[in-house]
Order: sequence, then C-alpha cells, then structure tokens
Amino acid sequence: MIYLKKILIVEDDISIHNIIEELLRNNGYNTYNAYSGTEALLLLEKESFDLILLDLMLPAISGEEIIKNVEDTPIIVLSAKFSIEDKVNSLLSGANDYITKPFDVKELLARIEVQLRMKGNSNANKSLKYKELELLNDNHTLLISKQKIKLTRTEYAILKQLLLNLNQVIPKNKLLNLISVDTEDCDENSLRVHISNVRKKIKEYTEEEYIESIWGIGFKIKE
Amino acid sequence: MIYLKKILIVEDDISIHNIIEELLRNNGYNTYNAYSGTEALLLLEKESFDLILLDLMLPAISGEEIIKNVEDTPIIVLSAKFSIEDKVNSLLSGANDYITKPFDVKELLARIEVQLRMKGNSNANKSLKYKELELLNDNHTLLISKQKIKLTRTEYAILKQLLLNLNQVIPKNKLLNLISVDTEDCDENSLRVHISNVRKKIKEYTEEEYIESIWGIGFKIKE
DNA sequence: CAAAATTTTAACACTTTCTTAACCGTTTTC
DNA sequence: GAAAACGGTTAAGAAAGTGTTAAAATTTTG
Repeated sequence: MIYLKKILIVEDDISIHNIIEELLRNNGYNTYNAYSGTEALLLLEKESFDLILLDLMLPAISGEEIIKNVEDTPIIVLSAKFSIEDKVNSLLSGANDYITKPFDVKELLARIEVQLRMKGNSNANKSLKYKELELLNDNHTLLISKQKIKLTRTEYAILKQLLLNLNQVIPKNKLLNLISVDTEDCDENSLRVHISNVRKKIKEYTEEEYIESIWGIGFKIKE
Repeated sequence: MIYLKKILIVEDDISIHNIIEELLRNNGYNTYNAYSGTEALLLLEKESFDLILLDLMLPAISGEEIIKNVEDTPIIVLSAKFSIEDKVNSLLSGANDYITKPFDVKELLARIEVQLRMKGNSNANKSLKYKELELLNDNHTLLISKQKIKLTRTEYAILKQLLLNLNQVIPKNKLLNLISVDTEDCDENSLRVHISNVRKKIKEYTEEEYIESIWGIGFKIKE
C-alpha cells in the first residue's frame, strides 16, 4: 500500500476550503479538515500530520496561536494578510512558509512539495527495509529475503531505530534512550548482549553483516 | 566562541550583492561571495555552507544549474523572474524558497531564519568540508578526496572543532575544553599526540598540510 | 501459578584507543 | 648564547570499549 501524505487544512471559509481540498486530493494527498482554530488543535492532539495549511484569520483561536502550539509539523500559512509584519511574525514564530491569497495553485503545490521533501529527510515515516532486511510493523518479525525471524521486543526496538536512521551512527546513549519506550532498564552492557543476539539471528540467514560498531560512539547499519 | 552561520551569496549584480552582504553581516551572519555560477560551484566544492542565496540570472552557469548540483545545503532563490513557471521549476528542482526582487529585507531575514532553523532540526548528514577534506558526521570518518579514513573518537572531535572554526586559531586550552565532551582527561601532552596522529593519517593520503600550529597559542586549519 | 521466554548481570578474552613519559629539535627569554 | 619553554614524535603500558557466553533474575504466557 502507498502511504498518502496527510495534510491538515485549517480554513474557515468553506468555498476556499473546498477548493484546496479538491486540489490536494487530485494531487495525491490525504486531506483532513478543520474549520476553526479549536478544531485544529483538537485534531493535532489526536493525530499527527505531514503538513498543515493554515489560514491566519480564524474564529476564536487565531492562526498565530496554532503556530506556537505546533512543533514537529511543517506549517504553510495561507493568508489574505499581505503585510510584511504578518509574514515576518508568522515565519519567525514557527511557520515554514507564507503564501498570500489569492495564490497560484501550481506555486502552492510546489511549496507543499518543498516542505514534504524537507520533512522526508528527517525521521518520520521511513520504510524499514534495507537490502535483504525488512522489519514488519508487528513488533516482532524480521524478514530476511522473505524468511521470517522472530525477534524479541528489545531486539525489534533496536533494529527499528537503526533502520530508521540509515546512514547515521546512533550513539549508545541515544540508542538506549530511543528504545527506553519499550524497555526501561537496559544499560550498555545489556545492549551489547542484545546486539550480539540480533547479529547471531541475522547470521543464520545471510552472510552479510548489517550492524556495524563505531568504536567509542555507537552503532549503525553498515553501508 | 559563537559559531556564525555561513551564507553564500551568489549574485552578479555588484550593488545588490553589496547590499545583501552588508545586511547579512549586520545581522550576525558570516558571508561568502560568488559573482558567477562557476565561482559558486568552485566554492561549493571547497567548503560547505549553511545556506545559499542564489540569483537565477548569472553569467555562464545559470542558477538552475547550481540548484541541481547542490544537495545538502538549503537554497533560497532571489530572482527578478516573477513568473509562476520559474518559481515552480526552481522549487521542484531543489530550491527551498523563492523570493522575487525587489524584496523586503525583513522578509528575507525571516525566510533565512526559517531555513537555518529547519536545517538545524533535521540532523541529516551534516558534513564539514574544506578543500580535500570532508568530515562525515554520519559515520565518524574522514574523507580525503573520497577515500575513507578511520578516525578515533578523539581525533574526530579535534578535527571537527578545527573545521568548525576555519580561519581561526583555537587556543590549546579552549580546544581541550571543546573536546572534553568526548574525552574527559586529555591534557596538553595528550593533545599533541592526537594531533600528531591525525597529521600522520592525513599525510598518507595527501601532500597538503592541514593542521597548522600557532606557536604558544594553539592550532588552526591552514589556509 | 508454573513453564517458557526474555532480559539483565557478570565474567572472560580480546581489541582499540588513550595517556604517559622520554627524547629531541626549535623557539623564546633573559 | 645558555636556560627554559614549547612542539613533534615515538613506544609501551594503562585504560576503555567490545563480543560472547552462561547463569540468575525478571517478565510474560498459557
């Protein structure tokens, strides 16, 4: 299945809202709708999105308020306010782009692509496949060339982090921190044992080595 | 010491160039200048920047060409071309933002902040480049003309600080302090040994000397 | 609640890296 | 121009990090 990028449209003017929604859906995005600031905040608590398109002039809670409340999701402001002050304020307080209405649809689509492209470089929503390895999202299965291998919870958590951060060394402490959601008290010694066990399991199915140690720093998936 | 963000200005019109340069310097950025596409590409091979401000209409090599050649550095296009097509093309081929001339300086500064903020968040593959040297953050190795060289943790920390502070002498004490995050008890004597070892490793791959000693003070990267 | 699975602890051998200390040449100081 | 301070190199021993194993402790499961 293809994962459609999730875009939240925050706009109270229904006709503009509908136009944007149709435009995005026609261009392969999954849209979510909020018609007020409060509605937007509620949705943001419940779910995470890949991008937010935000009108500034909203009933009750203003767009500026929302900008301050959002941290990890890129925001493109879509506003009729064309003053430099409004632009600068929005951008400096956390928005990633600012487009004035009326806008050109092609430019909007291009700027959306830019934001999604940039976000794609950071962690979220990466596939957990690498060469022969594929980590299923059931929390315990690793496929090596389609053969199923059972991992323990901790082993799975470790491999997941490593695969999420391909091409990056994850320092030992950071790795421990990242997997602490799944396993509370796992220390460095313990981590070494787990890694050793994962390697052993992988070795039963392939010659290739996947987990590389960076001396004194941590681990990474071998290139 | 504060690390000033490095911005490359690519603009052939000297008066505009000077205005931008002064503006950025007054706002705490370190500026670098290229007055043609070829000059920009040369600089980009030698060094890495935090951001590129790019004019599209350049003699010889166009801005569009440069966009395609840059991967890791965010680009803001600054152009007199105001057609939607130009905007969309630039954005889709890799630019991160597009500002039409004449521009408002406050907006420019805000959009620069946005790019730098985003780059800082996604800790994606930052690498420090200088001439033949490239220090890869993602696996703690040093590339000299694309050849991988393994550095130890301390050697890496030292070289990283030196490359972060190009054109500046780092006093021994300060250097020891800066790398103390990675290595606790490294004293001056020890530092000398490490530097010697780094030099030895570099010497295996290139004639050029990179680490210069400033008598009685400390070290710097040779210009 | 007992059996099974998982995780942690601890011990060992082993590797890599770091510091120490000595030697020597150079630069500065008096 | 001799003494003192500094910098570069080297080698060896100390220290720190890694990989593996097995058994004990803990958690999960039927």
